[in-house]
Formats: sequence, structure tokens, C-alpha cells
Amino acid sequence: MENILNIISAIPLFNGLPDDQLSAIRQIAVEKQYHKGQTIFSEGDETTGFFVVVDGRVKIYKVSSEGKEQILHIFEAGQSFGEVTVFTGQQLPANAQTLAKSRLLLFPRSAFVSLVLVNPSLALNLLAIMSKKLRQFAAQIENLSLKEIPARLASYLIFLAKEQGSGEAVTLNVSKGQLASLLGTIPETLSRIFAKLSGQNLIRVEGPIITLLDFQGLEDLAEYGKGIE
Amino acid sequence: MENILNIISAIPLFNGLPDDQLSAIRQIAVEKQYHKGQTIFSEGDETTGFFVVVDGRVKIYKVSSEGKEQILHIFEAGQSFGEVTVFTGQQLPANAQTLAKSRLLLFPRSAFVSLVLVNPSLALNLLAIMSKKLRQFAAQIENLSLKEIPARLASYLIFLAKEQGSGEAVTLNVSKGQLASLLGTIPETLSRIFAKLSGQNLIRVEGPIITLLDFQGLEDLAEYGKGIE
DNA sequence: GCCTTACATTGACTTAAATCAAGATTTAAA
DNA sequence: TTTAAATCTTGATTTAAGTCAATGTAAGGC
Repeated sequence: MENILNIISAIPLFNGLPDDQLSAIRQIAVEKQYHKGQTIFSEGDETTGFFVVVDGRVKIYKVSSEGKEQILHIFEAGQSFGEVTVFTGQQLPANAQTLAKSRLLLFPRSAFVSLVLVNPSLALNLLAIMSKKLRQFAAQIENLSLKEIPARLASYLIFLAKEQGSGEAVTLNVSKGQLASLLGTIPETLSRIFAKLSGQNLIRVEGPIITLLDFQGLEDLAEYGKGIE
Repeated sequence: MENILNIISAIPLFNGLPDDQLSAIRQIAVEKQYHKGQTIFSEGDETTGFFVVVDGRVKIYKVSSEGKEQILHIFEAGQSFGEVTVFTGQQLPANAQTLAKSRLLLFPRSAFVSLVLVNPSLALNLLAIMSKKLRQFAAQIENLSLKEIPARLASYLIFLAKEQGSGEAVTLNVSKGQLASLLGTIPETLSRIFAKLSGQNLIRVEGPIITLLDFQGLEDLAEYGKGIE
């Protein structure tokens, strides 16, 4: 078994914790393997604990009664999810499924809560991470209700460009169908909007690689909803 | 000056804290008065601290470039807001404005963080409150992207009925224009949907008093988007 | 009381995006 | 390879909700 302690110490959540605390955390961590497309938990399940992604990719999502899916979040290596019910003890409010073969650490609920209780700086780290998630949710609500889909796509592409920091070209790390769900739409609509933005020479689409031809134009679109016309 | 300590001890956030801690909290609290419609802070402002509503009502909202408003949250007596940036130290991500004459307590950022650092059970309370907010945001995202407006209105009316616990009739505690913004729509549309649901004998609207004539029908609408037809 | 201002409703029209349906392209498998 | 299975794209149509505009109603100030 490789060194889980090394993995744990590299996770932002546990930043700045002393070694003895890291060992205590390691004691309660349970390693779990998932294959692609596997369900980790479903809405309404009882909380088992909270999860950290070691590697792979996980989506958190809701499904409507007609089967349409809205992705709330996609988590990658180093990020955590499932905190919400750890502290309120309610049922899980959404579904979690892997988007790729993934390795996760599970921290069982009660052991983790005890740990937080005796470790204020862990609590502060958690508060900071949850604050960040609240902020992201607020941005998502803003996008869904105040922006049209082209603007949401532009925002997302700009976000990706900043995240990947790789010049003009960004690579989608989810399928276009999943991206549609993340943006609150359906694949057909997303496809049309890719075509539309290509026609306006804002982007060039080559499979999952999107070249941002007019960064300023995309920013205007993201901000003001329409072109400047 | 009336006893702020009494007020503080009644706030859920400070539940279960020992008296000496409550006094410490009281020391750092600053009381603030606002009249109706006054701006408390605006998006992009630097964080001053975090707020607790003593009485009155406060809305947290975003505004699009075209001026449309989306309410993220409405806070009443006993509830807190502004935590997000206290722990990340970024700029404020949304606007806050009073919906009525309000009295707030302001906890300046650094003093409050110090307090949390030495008080694990305060940290846990905060984590629970933030968890609840994350959950509410998740529900709001679900509503915005997966449900049509009649379903959102039905959900909200059911929520109000549970909150007010007053039988069939609920009283809107915000204007219909504000309610439209909370549901992610505009007053005209909300007005039409009130008329439509009245026509289906699901509700009766008399000014701000809504009588839920067919609770089951509303639940079906909230859940399945459409009538059962 | 009356007048002003804000709030709410109704109507005619436009539009963004969903739906339904058919192909096309890519990916994985046999 | 060749087929099969996803995934993606394009087209025709429908529909929910937004916009613009007018009118109605209630509320607060003088």
C-alpha cells in the first residue's frame, strides 16, 4: 500500500496541520476505488462521511422527475465533497458519480467530527473551503438566472482558460453532454451555441479542444449577455 | 441600551456556548441600524465582517448587466450572513439591502476569526449553518434549472406553509416583485402564474394572503413540473 | 380627503431554448 | 476491419417565459 499520509498532507483541506494531526487523520481515512460511471451515493442516502478525491473525477448532480440532469459540481484530485451532511446529519441532498476511474478517501462521519472539534485550524480550513463552495454556488445561481446560455458558455471557457493557464487553447475535461448539464442546458442547445460562437469567430472547436480566438469578445459576452452590436 | 447579551444568546449560531464566550462575543459586536431599502454592502466591497439580523429583513442579491435582479437569500431575525468572505478574505460576491427597518450586529472580521479559532464548538455551529446554506443553494440551483416557474412557486408556497405552520393560508413576507426575483423570474410572469394556479383551483390569492386549496395538487406540481393531466 | 408613487395585473408580441426526429461522427468492441 | 454503441450535430417545430405597453389597484405623504 502506498503512503496515504503523503496524499493526505498534499490535500488543501489539511494544509498547515501538524504531523500528529495528520497521522490522526490518516487513521480514520478509508481508501476506496471506483470505476468509471459508478455511483458513490444517491440523493436521500444516509451520510456515511465525507470524501476526498485522490485521483479521478466525480460529479455531484441532481435529476429532475423527467430525467434531466443538472451538475452542481465536478471535483478533481485534492478536492473534497460531502461535507454538508457531515455537520447537519441529514440525508444526502444530491447524487455522486465518478466520471472516470477514481480513488477516494472516505472519512467516516463521527470520527471526523471529533477531529474537527479538537482541531481549530482544521475547522478554519473547512470553513474556508465551504465558503468557497458557497461563493461558487452563488455564481452558478447568478449564471442560471441572469445569463443566457452563450454567456454561461463564455464564462466557463474563460474559467477553463484561467485554470489551465495554457494560452489560447483549452481542453474540455468533460464530454459536451456533461458540459451541457453543468451549464443547465441540453446537448443540442450547447452544440448550436458552439456553432454560433464559431460563426462569430469567437472560438474554434476541434473536438474537445476549444481555441479562444477573441478573448475580449468572450469576456464581453460573458458579462453583457449579448454581443455589443 | 438594551441587553445585547440577551439577543446574542438567543441566536442559533451561538447556541450552547458558555457564558464567558458569549461575553467575549458581545465585546466585539457592533450594533447597527438601517432603514428600509438601505444598502448594507455592495458586490466587490471589501469585507468588514459578518452580520447577524437582530430584527428586520435583509436580502442578498445579484444584479445582471441589464438590471434584472436575482435574490439569493432573504434573512430574518436570528440569521447570519456574510460568513463567506470572513474566512476567505475576498471581496464580497453579492449585494445586501434591507427589506424593512432593521437592526444588525456586525462582527468585525479579524476579531471574529480569532474567536472561532479558540472555540471549536462555535466553529461547529458555523459549519452546520454553512452546510445548511450550501444545501439551500443546491436546492435553488435545482429549482432554477430543472423546474418551471409554476413548480418553483408551488415549492415556495409549500415551504412557506411549513414555515408558518398556519393551516391553509400563508402570508407572503415579501412583495410579489421581490418574490419574482427570488424565484428567478419577473413580476409579469409571476402574476400570470398566480392567475393560472388560481384558475386550476390550486390556490386563492387575496393580496399577500395565499390560500392553499389543494395541497396535494401543489406538491405534485412542485415535484413533477406539470399537472397530472 | 386627494394626489402621488409604487406595486400589480392583463394583453399582444417576440424570442431563447426545449423537444422531437433524423443523421453524422467518433469511440469502443467483436 | 466491421459492427455496434455512444456521442455529437443539424433541422423543423413547439413552448415557456421575457419584453413592451397600457391600465388597474393599493399605499403613503401632505
